[in-house]
Amino acid sequence: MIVVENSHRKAGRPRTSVLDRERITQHALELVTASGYEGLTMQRLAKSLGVSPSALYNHVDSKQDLLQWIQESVMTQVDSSSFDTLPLREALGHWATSYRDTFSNHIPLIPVIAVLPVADSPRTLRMYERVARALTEAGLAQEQVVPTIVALESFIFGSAMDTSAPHDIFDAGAHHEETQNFTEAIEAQRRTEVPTSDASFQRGLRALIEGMVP
Amino acid sequence: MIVVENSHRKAGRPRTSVLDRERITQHALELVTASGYEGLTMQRLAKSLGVSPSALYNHVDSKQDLLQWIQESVMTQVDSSSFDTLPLREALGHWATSYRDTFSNHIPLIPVIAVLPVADSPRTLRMYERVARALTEAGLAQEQVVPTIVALESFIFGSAMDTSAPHDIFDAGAHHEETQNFTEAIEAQRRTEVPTSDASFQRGLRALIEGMVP
DNA sequence: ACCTGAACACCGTTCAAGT
DNA sequence: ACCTGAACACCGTTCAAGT
Repeated sequence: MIVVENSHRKAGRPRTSVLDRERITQHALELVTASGYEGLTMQRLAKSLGVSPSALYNHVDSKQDLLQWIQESVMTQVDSSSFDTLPLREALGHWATSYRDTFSNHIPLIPVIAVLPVADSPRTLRMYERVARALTEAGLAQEQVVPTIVALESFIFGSAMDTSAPHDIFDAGAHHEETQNFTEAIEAQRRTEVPTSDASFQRGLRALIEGMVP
Repeated sequence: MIVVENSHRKAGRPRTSVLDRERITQHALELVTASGYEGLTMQRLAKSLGVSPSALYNHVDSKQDLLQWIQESVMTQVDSSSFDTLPLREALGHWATSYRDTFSNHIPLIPVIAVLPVADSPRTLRMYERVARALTEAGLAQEQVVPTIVALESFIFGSAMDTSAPHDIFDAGAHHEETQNFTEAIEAQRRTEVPTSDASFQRGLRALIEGMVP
């Protein structure tokens, strides 16, 4: 009897639902890690939680809502600590790289962030505040702070998406004659042996930082 | 009788299917214009073409395939003509702006482009060639041509996605105290009365071009 | 308050059968 | 060669009914 009781109510805990935001988000992230975002469906998530699909809707408004929870959780992986330890330009470089690397593994979240009001994501808001403070303290004109952050973020998101490109995406196939300059540029870049997405990110990031921050 | 014949075979034309890539793409684009990408389904496309959904699969491998056709068609809207008439930096600015404005209206195509081998999209390839030639002729080191283009493109795609953000996306809600720098930066930017997405695009684009091209 | 089971209104895609 | 109609294997979401 006692055993059966325990399996239904966690001993010593207040009697609450077995589902909450934390547990749902955690299982969702496990599903994503195991099988990508195409493997994240409400039905599979319910099965992973040992519950019927409709039960989820007592806690989540919609799948879009769930994706916002996941976004908020993933955002904690972005490292903003360099603003406390490094000069501004280096700190921005570290932060941007961490930001890109994080969302390279969560590309389907990018459209979610792009549309999500920051007020709904306190951790994201705190990150923006940290960057805004660093830029302001460095003497950047106040009205340029937000455009600077947004420009960096647009570049970061675009670069994160670019990392999923197949490595041979630029093979010109049968069109070599009409695309001589481009084809030779591809080969010259390939000879450097650094992945195109990394070389592009480094190059763009340096230009953005040097051109936008004091 | 003749009338019935005409309604089944276009007079004077070779006897072919009523469906071809051009007509399918055109109807798909009309659907997108009328009701967005969430309105583009194989069933609705079939209805628009007066055909059963399964008939489409005699001409298209998959919906992904269809999106590639649309991408190729939309890409023709990007204006590369400035490379023939303007100095390099101004030309890049015009081209990038046209590129962003075009895909602001076709955001769901961006993941398609990011993964599509350029060999499958001759028009896109021609565009890359035009930009590569301009950069090469301006004296940019050959191995830097592709990273320069990719960095610009990442920024363009990210900026295109940013244009779909709600105008009040940065309202901090109840967190004003903890996010003082950011909140004040938002207000300072707002006072300029230029949309955040446009200010950010202009600022980032200028930095990228000045930092990457001779 | 929270869960189940059935149902709804869709998706993209396949395939036998027809012409 | 190309189309139809039925079917399949899913989706996200709703809702009455139960506890």
